[in-house]
Amino acid sequence: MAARKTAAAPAPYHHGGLRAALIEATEVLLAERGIEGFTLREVARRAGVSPAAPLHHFGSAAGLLTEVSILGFEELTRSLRAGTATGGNDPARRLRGQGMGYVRFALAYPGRFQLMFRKDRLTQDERLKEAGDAAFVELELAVRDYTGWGREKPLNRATQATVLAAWSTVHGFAHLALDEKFGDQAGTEGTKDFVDSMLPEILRQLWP
Amino acid sequence: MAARKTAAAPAPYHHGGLRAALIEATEVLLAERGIEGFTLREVARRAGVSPAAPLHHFGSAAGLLTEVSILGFEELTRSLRAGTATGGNDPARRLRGQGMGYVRFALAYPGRFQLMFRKDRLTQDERLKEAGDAAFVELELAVRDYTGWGREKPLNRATQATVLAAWSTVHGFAHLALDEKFGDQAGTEGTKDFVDSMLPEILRQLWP
DNA sequence: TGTACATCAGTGAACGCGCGTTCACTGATGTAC
DNA sequence: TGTACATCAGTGAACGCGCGTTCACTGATGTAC
Repeated sequence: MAARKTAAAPAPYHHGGLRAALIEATEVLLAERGIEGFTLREVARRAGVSPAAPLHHFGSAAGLLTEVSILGFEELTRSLRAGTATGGNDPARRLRGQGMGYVRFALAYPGRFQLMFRKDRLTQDERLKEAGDAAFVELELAVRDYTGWGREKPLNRATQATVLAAWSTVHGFAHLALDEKFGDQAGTEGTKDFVDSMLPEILRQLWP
Repeated sequence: MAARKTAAAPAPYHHGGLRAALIEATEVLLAERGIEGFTLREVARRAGVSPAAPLHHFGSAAGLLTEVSILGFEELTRSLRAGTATGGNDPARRLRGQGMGYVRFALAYPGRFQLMFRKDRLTQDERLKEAGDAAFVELELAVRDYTGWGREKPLNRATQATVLAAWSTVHGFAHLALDEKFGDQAGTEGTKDFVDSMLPEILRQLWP
């Protein structure tokens, strides 16, 4: 195993892919400890660089978190699309599938998900807003198809309400699951299994 | 006005109602700055005592926050009841009224509301759990009446799903409103007015 | 009615902590000619 | 093909910060007899 390299390669002055490595380290740290456990210095430690190095690439701790958040919204959008696709051609099944995609994303990346809604840790940033809007568009389209309002016309009040209802429900469900508020309900089942079995039931009731 | 007391009364060594004053100061601070702005020292400052004084009554910062959280859940329960009552004898209107009560509480006391779901800032505490459960019972009862399942029998799966759906929706809606995610939707209306007009519509759609 | 004494409630200084960011710097790389 | 030079990427020490909590203490109150 450890043969060829006798001494640890004297870490080169230039990292090569530090920017990407810092983002990766942040995602891992968020996964391990959540947003409250994140510090810039810890990320630098994990990437093997000095505490000031990240500032070169991101300007500030909030800048790094914003970048991670943008990638999170992009991933969320993919997760929504994947969920929608499981519904085939049935608009109701597509909408419910998208809801599943939302919650699945939140449970798969809890730290990132929480970060994405923590304005106080992020910078105002046009790209962040765009990434968030892109995810929202997925939701709006799925609801437009579901209510039959069509894809072009400005939303009427009822369809707008359906959009917000759908978002609120999966958003709230995800939060409650992450806060382990379903512990009592789930009993021996465990939150994860409970979510898998209960969420489809909820979505079927609300959007049959 | 300022006549009778010539010099500031030399603050008595014993405060008298320090415990209550600390809770009050915490609630004000949470209202002003949210949970991220809370520090034990600032609360002590506002109550006019030394930074160590609060520990006498609450053991730790988390202990004080837990106490505030318990009171928050009690207030939430009252708000749910008040909302339910607006529905008269109609179970559907009662359920929707309770949903309004939930969101109204969250928007009226955003800092406290957020604290109540921030496990990392609270201690494990039986009274806290009980206060939370009491609020949940309100919800369950309203849903039992709505679905006609009755007040006694153990929940069936469908009714349980309705309970969680109702909770998720108002919880998610409250979070999104507090995170100002409705800014775009609301337009010139302002989040507050938008909530007032949109939430009833949402609740009517979901629980007619 | 007075008094000893335990207990309660608060002080104030200090500890140790790790944080984000700044600053002057140096090492490495890429580019123009 | 070589070289001057600008630019980029990272170092490492230091700054200033405010925090929660600890500790030995003192002042005030309540209680037993």
